[in-house]
Amino acid sequence: MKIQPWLDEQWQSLLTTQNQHELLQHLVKAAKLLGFDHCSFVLRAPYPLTAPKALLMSNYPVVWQQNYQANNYIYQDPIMLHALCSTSPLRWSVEQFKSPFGEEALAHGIGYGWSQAHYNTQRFIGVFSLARTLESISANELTEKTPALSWLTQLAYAGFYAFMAPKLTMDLNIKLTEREKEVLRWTADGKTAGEIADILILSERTVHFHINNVLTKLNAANKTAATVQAVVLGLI
Amino acid sequence: MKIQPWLDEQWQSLLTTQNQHELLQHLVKAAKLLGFDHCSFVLRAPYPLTAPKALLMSNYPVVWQQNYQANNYIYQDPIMLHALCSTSPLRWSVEQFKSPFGEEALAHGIGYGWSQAHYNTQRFIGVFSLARTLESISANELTEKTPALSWLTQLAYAGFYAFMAPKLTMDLNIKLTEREKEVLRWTADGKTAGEIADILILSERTVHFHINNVLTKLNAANKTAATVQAVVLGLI
DNA sequence: CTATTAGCTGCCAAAGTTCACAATACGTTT
DNA sequence: AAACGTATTGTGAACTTTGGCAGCTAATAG
Repeated sequence: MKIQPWLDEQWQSLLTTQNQHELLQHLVKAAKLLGFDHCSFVLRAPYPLTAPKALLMSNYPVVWQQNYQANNYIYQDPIMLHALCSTSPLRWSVEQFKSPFGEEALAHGIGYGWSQAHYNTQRFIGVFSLARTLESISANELTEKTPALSWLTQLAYAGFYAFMAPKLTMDLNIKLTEREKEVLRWTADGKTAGEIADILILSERTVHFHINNVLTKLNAANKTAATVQAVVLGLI
Repeated sequence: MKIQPWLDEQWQSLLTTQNQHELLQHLVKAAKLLGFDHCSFVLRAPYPLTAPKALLMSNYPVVWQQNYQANNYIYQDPIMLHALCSTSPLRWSVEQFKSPFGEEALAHGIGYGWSQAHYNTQRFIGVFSLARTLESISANELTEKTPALSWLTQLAYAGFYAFMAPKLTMDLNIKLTEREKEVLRWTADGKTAGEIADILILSERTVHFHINNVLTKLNAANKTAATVQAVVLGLI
């Protein structure tokens, strides 16, 4: 069991990688040491809710990567669907995936794998996967490697998030004032401007003023969008 | 390094625990094996935003637990503040915490520790901590134990969440229809009823009707509260 | 001292939401 | 066949939000 040495090494690597491609190479190396040919990382933005953006990094065959993008497989991939609701590790074999998606994956050498999701307060969902062609993952292998894989997921998340998140959201440098946050929190809890005015001992006009400033800062069409955005981005 | 055996054991224990107290006992045992006297888990609900509820489980001295609750230390505890914005593991020593909080903690035998946060899609924040009185945590110890601790955090989260979440939120059995979710997602993205009517090819009245049903189901005062609640609870 | 930023307030009109009162249709379960 | 849940649509009155106008105080950084 030579898990420990490369974990140390991985951490060091992570801290020194300059870009996402370098990071991927490090993770691929780690995957090989753990007995997997492929590794992938998907980062999915929380917003907009009707069509969340996502970015994909992997050493899967290029054709498969293009297929995946072109067919919007991200919305039917069972691994992604699991990742959307749970951070528990998932051991999978594509045989279980009946649809064309599964057959195509198999055709590109993706047979068995292990995936885990990780979230942050900004609701960015990261999914880290390890995959190989032939050998299925035994219960023993799972128990032995899970803590390492799980930790690796977090390392990958931390690294990729830093590189990829700025590309998925244009407005990470938005700062709300304390008063704006306060007003917005009450708004999120369903209070009207008049009620917030009473709570904070302000005029209704002032409450409208603060909300309006938030709308401008977040470039939101209305209170509801602004509030959801602020919640989702962890601004309040 | 006898980390592996108890990890297997822990997983088994987790699956068979009947309540949160039993689970805590298992985690305390694990903590002792890893060289820590105390362990604690805090679960913090995402809603309402203006005063989120939280539950605490630990084997800290009862007096300290009561102090913590009575003084609302959860809102100034540096560990919690870190947990609110990051899932990266935190190694701490209470010497760093200057305030009365730190002194009191020290007085109750809490000297050095390690904490990590974990989130889920429902935005429940879980913070798992290990603590001991005297010996600080060396860099070596950290690197050696971090994967295990990190995995333990996830196990603790999965277990405690199942037991504690129902106590923090009264409405986990709310089900929205597909149409309601669809309308609500567009609402969250800032569309007005009229715009949604155009998008989904409905009359404006129908959009109002669906939104109204959601307001009733979620017992929300208005669209904004309902949407935020739905987002926060992962309903859409 | 001046510029900037945060916070506060007023008015008014147009647009949007909430809440009453409804009715009709379709498919599934009982 | 009746009951239920889901989806659709209507009207009108009362309330809330949004967007334009403009002006005030207090703190603080250059």
